[in-house]
Amino acid sequence: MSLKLYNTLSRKKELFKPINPEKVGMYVCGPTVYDHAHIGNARPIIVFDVLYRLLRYLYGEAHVTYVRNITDVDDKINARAAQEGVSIGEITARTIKQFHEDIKALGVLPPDKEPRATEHIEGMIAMIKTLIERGHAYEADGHVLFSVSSDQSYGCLSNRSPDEMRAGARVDVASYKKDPMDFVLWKPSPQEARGGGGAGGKQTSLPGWDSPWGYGRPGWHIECSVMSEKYLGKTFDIHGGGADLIFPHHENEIAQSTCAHGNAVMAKYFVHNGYLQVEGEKMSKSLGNFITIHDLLKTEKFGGRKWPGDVLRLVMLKTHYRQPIDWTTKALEQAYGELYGWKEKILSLKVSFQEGNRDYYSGFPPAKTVIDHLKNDLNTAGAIAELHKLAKADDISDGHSLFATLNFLGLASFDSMARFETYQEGTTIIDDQDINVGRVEELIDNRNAAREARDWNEADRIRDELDAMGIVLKDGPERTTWEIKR
RNA sequence: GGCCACGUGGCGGAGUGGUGACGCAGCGGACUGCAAAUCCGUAUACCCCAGUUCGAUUCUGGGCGUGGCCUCCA
Repeated sequence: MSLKLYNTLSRKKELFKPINPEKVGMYVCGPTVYDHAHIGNARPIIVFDVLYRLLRYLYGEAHVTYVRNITDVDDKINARAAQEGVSIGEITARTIKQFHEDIKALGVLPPDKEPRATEHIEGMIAMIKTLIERGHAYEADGHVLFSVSSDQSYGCLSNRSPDEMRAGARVDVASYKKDPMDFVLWKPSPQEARGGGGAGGKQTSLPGWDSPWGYGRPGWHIECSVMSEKYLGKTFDIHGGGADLIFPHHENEIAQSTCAHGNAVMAKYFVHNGYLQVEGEKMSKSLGNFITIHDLLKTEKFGGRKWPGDVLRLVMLKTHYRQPIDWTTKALEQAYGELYGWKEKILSLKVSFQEGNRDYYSGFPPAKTVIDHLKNDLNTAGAIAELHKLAKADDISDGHSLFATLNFLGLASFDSMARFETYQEGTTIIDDQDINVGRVEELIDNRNAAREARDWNEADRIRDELDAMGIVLKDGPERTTWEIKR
């Protein structure tokens, strides 16, 4: 059992001990839905999906609850709606749909709960009330602010003291704050915006809800404190997200939750994934290297081609989740070769993905060596090394094991393998490519006729023609197979 | 300026106080009309300095380098 996880709270790898092994809870901060999710957003989605799968394996599927929220009230959303001249609801609905399509291709399991901020406004108001009653928050100039000085342990997660942060502050402080560190729990929306996004009414620039402090909207952090309590309880096991959320988001969540709950610990383990860069540079719109999941899957913007979702996933898993990762074309190409090499190996071992085999393979356990690596703070790179070892095997049960392990890691499914098998002849993915299969096979027939006649010039000419189409041939002992050039 | 993370062979990337993971590329060989694929074999590393130690890439200190965070709204 002994799962070890690096806990940001202690900055150490710790033995994971669930509060209740019958009910393991994990909360992960999901996307703010104002634009396509970018590849940096994909990292926590994939990392925590692996952790979710591992927890389900260790504690049983029925005993793990994974909550990943959707932030659908945020000023970035408001700005986007105003910019496009459409309603806030239109922006969020469109973005959520796109998000789900994108991450489905990444092989992630749906979380057990996917709560939305706008559906929990009442809970937020209630928690803010409690914080005011307990002297942890105050109303000022239409805002409600959390009083950082009222929380003795503020800074425990990000390991900084409020004093240091005050000294280092570089931003002008709003005049209504008692302390520069105080952060917003509730802020006013203009009355003329009434009927806006929050209530789903006419198009306006700002959403709002009635509250004891007037018409307004919640600050960013309060939603996670409220929703995690609602679905997982006051104290739960794992809280995850990107390292960029450590401060201020998670720090503020902890402050809100512990103060609202009479000092109960919010989450026992805080787990954070590292940053992602693109070709050695920080990803930013101004640098022009901003890359979305959708761009990678469906366009040729990155590396001049489309990339299969399982390849994107493997690239993420090849680097340990806490390490920085550099997103490069080269890394994608290499992962492509590795992943499809494994898949070809599985088929070469005569593992068949005909419908009747589905149940048999689904019951095949993942390799223990891989599980062992994952139990060591999600050492996916070590796990992948084990996959390479498995792939050296040469009997069918090893093929089953390799498939089961890839399946466990979300890198192959029965359906994707069945599709792959149908196109066997060595093809990789045809799905997203515009390949005229009939034409390809016709040319191959012509070439083989030329080879039969020992007309090597013509045979080579046809191979060059196919090469120009992006097709690579392999002359086997029985027949000629082909695949899309990688 | 404060805080944090990271620095391994041509590239990616684990790990460890003492037998130099793993993959890709490279090189040699088998196979092949030629290729591709596949198979076998193989060289190359632990940012710098000092300390602890019988011994450090692994621990400690310093330096250098890279990246990140330093409060909603702007």
